[in-house]
Amino acid sequence: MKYDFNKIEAKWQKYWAENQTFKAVNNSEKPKYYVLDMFPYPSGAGLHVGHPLGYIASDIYARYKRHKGFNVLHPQGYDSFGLPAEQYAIQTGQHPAITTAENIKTYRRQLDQIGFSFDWSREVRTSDASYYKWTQWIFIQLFNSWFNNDTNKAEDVSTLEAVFASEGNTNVNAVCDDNIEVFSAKDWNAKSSEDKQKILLQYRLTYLAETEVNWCPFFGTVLANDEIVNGVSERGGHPVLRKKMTQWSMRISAYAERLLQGLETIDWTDSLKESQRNWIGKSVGASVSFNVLANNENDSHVEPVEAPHVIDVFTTRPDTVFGVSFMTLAPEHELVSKITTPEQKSEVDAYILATAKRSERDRMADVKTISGAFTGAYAEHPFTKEPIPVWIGDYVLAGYGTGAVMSVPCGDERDYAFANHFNIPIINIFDGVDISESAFSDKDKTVIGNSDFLNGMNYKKATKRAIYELEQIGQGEGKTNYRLRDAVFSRQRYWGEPFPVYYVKGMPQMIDAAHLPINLPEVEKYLPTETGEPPLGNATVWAWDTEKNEVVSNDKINDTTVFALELNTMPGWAGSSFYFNRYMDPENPNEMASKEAMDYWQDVDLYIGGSEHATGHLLYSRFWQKFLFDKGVVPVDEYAKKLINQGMILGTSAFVYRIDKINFKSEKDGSPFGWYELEKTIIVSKETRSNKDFIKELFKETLAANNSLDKKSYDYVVGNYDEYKVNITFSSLHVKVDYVNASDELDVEALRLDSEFGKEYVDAIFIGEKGEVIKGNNDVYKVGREVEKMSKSKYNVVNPDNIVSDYGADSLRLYEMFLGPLEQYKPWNTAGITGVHSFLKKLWKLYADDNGLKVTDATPTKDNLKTLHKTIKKVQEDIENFSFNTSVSTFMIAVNELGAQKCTSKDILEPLLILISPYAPHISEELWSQLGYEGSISTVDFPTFDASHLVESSKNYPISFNGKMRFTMELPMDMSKDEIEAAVLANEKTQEQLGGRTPKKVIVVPGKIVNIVG
RNA sequence: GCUGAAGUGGUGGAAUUGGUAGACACGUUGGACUUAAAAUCCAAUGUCCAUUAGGACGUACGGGUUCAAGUCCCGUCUUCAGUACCA
Repeated sequence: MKYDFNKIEAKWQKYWAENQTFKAVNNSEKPKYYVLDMFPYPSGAGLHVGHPLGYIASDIYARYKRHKGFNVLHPQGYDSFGLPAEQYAIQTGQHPAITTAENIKTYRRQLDQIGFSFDWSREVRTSDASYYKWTQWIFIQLFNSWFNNDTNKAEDVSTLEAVFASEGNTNVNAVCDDNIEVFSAKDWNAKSSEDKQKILLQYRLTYLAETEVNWCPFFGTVLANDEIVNGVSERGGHPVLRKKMTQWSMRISAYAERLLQGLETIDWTDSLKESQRNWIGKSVGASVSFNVLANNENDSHVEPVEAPHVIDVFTTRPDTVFGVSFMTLAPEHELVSKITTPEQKSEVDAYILATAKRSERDRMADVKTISGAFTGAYAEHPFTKEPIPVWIGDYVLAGYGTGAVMSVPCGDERDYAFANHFNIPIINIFDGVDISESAFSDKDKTVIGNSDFLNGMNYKKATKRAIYELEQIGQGEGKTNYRLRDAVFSRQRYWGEPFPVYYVKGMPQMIDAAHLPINLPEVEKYLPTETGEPPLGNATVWAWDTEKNEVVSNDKINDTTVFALELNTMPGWAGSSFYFNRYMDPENPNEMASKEAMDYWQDVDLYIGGSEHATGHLLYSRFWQKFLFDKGVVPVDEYAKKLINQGMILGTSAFVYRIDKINFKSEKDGSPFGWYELEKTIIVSKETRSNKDFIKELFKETLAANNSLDKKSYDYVVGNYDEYKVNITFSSLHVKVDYVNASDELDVEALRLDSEFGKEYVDAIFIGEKGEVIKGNNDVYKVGREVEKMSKSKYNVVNPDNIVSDYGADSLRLYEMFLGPLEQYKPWNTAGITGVHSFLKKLWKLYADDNGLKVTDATPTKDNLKTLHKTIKKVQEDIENFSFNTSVSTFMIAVNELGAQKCTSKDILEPLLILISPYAPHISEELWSQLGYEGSISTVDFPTFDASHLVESSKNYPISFNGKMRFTMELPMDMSKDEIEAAVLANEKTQEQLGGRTPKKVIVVPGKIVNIVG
């Protein structure tokens, strides 16, 4: 009986599929357990070995829980809307649905061959109409809701309308747009339908508004904040501009506080929670209003006018309000044009223009340079009534707070630098602090002075008092500010969910949920229209007939009952924000999931996925869950109890080093002699790159021989080598890791023939470590190595298909786990897989040899039992701590020990199989059935640990002298402290170590160690 | 700058509460088997000194606590990740 892993794995994968072994039921006697993976976007490149890491870990856990008697839900699906399929469609004309379906097929094949215990009957695809029906449905629910600050939850818009009709909006405490008009019930009832709709839109949880968005010209679409990294797009690194557009937004800011508080209740990693906290960015302080003084040109004296402009600022330090010596507005602030004096206009305009020209990136890269301009205007200090100059400066961001700050140079580094740069006076309001060198911002040590009613107070007291005084004069109040911005929800793309929205007189209308889904229309091409509309503008059948309640041809729009549909589509995160709920009841045509299903499954017990989604998916999905909870749709307001971030598996790239240029310079005066464009590509090795002598050899043996240099130059260089400085520039070029063996040796001939690299290497000269030219098969060229992210462009991608066919899925699973801790980043090295592969072969040999099964009914020995129970204990602990790498080691030790013990006992080998089954399910199933069992091993009870088998009668004590271990001594466990001490001191080795001296002290820790202090 | 995580052989990594540092593998070297190769098996493998016996050093660096420190405390350096003029 041979371990034919390919045959065994195919057999059991077929068995699991045919018997629906891992199908979860929505009610059961067993306790429930929900293990979720972040579903993949099915890219055209397929899976590489890095992708399944988290899936393997979650699969082990799911299988373990089944052994432990749980009803396990372990689903998988596809986040199948997205940019790459659309980019591909633009290039080839191929419908993204076709590309996506093909990619999913590849993914499914690859996932199946790794032997996951997914319940595929629950598969979801976000691009399926039967799925996005519910994405659209949730959108409608959001549109029909507003956030009531009094109840701290979302409520139906109809309640808001009722309040408006009966008492206006003065008493409504809602999260809504900033500049909302105040109206009475009478006002409201007198308004036209359009006006009412406009006002309601300012309250809805998803709303249409002209907002400044991140526009990416390359993709022709807007991007969310979390899709931008360092001022460029996360995908592809394309530039991003600020642009004003009318877009759908999600009022996630309404949930800022609850998103923050909710973090306390869930078991997610600290770093991830910290990321979300930073992203939410709560700061507590006050808003303060400053009245702008009217400018009297004939007099330097200034005084307020009747209806002055008001500059609102947010500050975390209201206690320093007496230290304000100027104000700074963001250059984009709307008041700038209104308050700038004629004399300052040209300067201010020039500054605004200069700032607008600077890209976001420049602005971020250059934070040190201080720049700004004086508007000529003054504002009045709320307490001292002194005039305060109003400046603009780009260190104040339009997007944060109110886009304006009260500048307190004595207490803020940036204000300090700004004041110094422009010679603005600095007022010191801190007792006993020298601010001649820098600002003082230590809240804890603050004692306020020179500040009227705040004198002598500490930070806490002064803050409270300042807010109280501001409230008294109606020029401020306590306020909490969040960095979290509302999320733009429109994308100018084709391959996304269509909105269930049509427009009447410019106002958005929801299609009744009964008519969902609104299917994505067909278009001729996937690019924006000539008039700059999104791709859906190309659809000819894309209008809503309000009588027939169906999508009809655009040319009917002139009918009074047919209206234009929304042309934007939803962003990538829409579909992924509730999929974990849909898995609970994925085929339900009437509800997102039935109440019974959601009440049964409740929430995800274990969620595994990448940390790159910290401020995107993992925040948006928590937001939607809280909203759905408010609406009574879902039973819990946090959907994932525990979340683990798997680390990335990195690729080990292979490099060759190409000579780009050779420069010669005189050693004497540095004057250049020239440089050579090389006729042939020359590839040197990592070592020769830094070896000066090789250059000489290079010229002698290679360049001259290949006529790369003319004779004169050759003589010149080689003959007078010492007189010339030779500078060589190299390029490090990625080559395919497939052509490199375990010893880093490159298959040069294969590389030459690879058309993917063009003609680059066909005639290239390869030079080895010692400067020798690589000719035959005996010469060795070693590549350079570097650990990088796995990516196609770096030619370092390792495909799991090859690993599975060469070593088997069980080897792949074990090896991915064996590589290191789950959360850690670690490099992939295919060569190492032989270790786990030979472990599986050894495991097999424990059960069977050429003559067949060798398992017997022999009574297990004490050693057998000890090995087994020690393994049960360790593996169980490891799985529960998600320390999968150490359990693989434990299995290896167990198999090595049982092999040495020549164990054939059924009572040992059967439980061992169950232990290994979550990790290596195929081999376990096969041996389990060879042992004569019917059906799958997957639900067999996990072996019970019996501590009595681990009780030792003696201990091999390490004997230390002054903390240094010298030798060991076997002593009975039941010896008393004194007996141990006596026994150790009596030992001749002890006497030898002491050399006649008497020990000062002897430390005996029974069962652990003996330390003799001399 | 701030926040978080980490730093252990040639490599990936082990090491419960402070208690034999380097488990388990990879790689390397030597050996067995073989006509040969593959596969398999055995042995060695932190560094340095020593023929051996044995010894010294050793968990980024410098201190400290302790009978005993990879683990605890103080300081420094480095790397990775996130974030950044957040008022």
